[in-house]
Amino acid sequence: MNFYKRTALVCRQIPKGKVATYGQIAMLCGKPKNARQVGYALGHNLAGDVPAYRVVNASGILSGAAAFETPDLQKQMLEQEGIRVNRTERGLQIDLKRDGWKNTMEDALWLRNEFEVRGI
DNA sequence: TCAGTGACCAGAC
DNA sequence: CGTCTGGCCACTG
Repeated sequence: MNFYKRTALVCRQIPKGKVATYGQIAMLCGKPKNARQVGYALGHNLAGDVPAYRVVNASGILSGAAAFETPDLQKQMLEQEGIRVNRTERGLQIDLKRDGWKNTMEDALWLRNEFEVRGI
């Protein structure tokens, strides 16, 4: 499906050492209200081969950590890239101020062009 | 057709 | 900071 292909393309643009939120990805896909579908796509591997570990919810919490092979896998992958992961009562959390991906208008325009070129 | 579900979110307080 | 609420929408049985 179109939306999921876009999800994959956007996820692959998340820079190493940064994390993006579900809403942010949905936004870049042109469907700002589909944050849940992004989570659905990643959870069911509908988005294909993408760095899903770089995606967290709007609070910076690794809400999908349980879906990885081992409970700590997502945390380890992120720390390996220099991202700080804190343990809180709510779960593993990231400081989005520090490690969040700040997309620029350039990023958005580039993506829009990629969608057009690939017809997705 | 329809209700239930989910790796969600913004707003109100 | 924190909790609660209503909204969101593709997918599924």
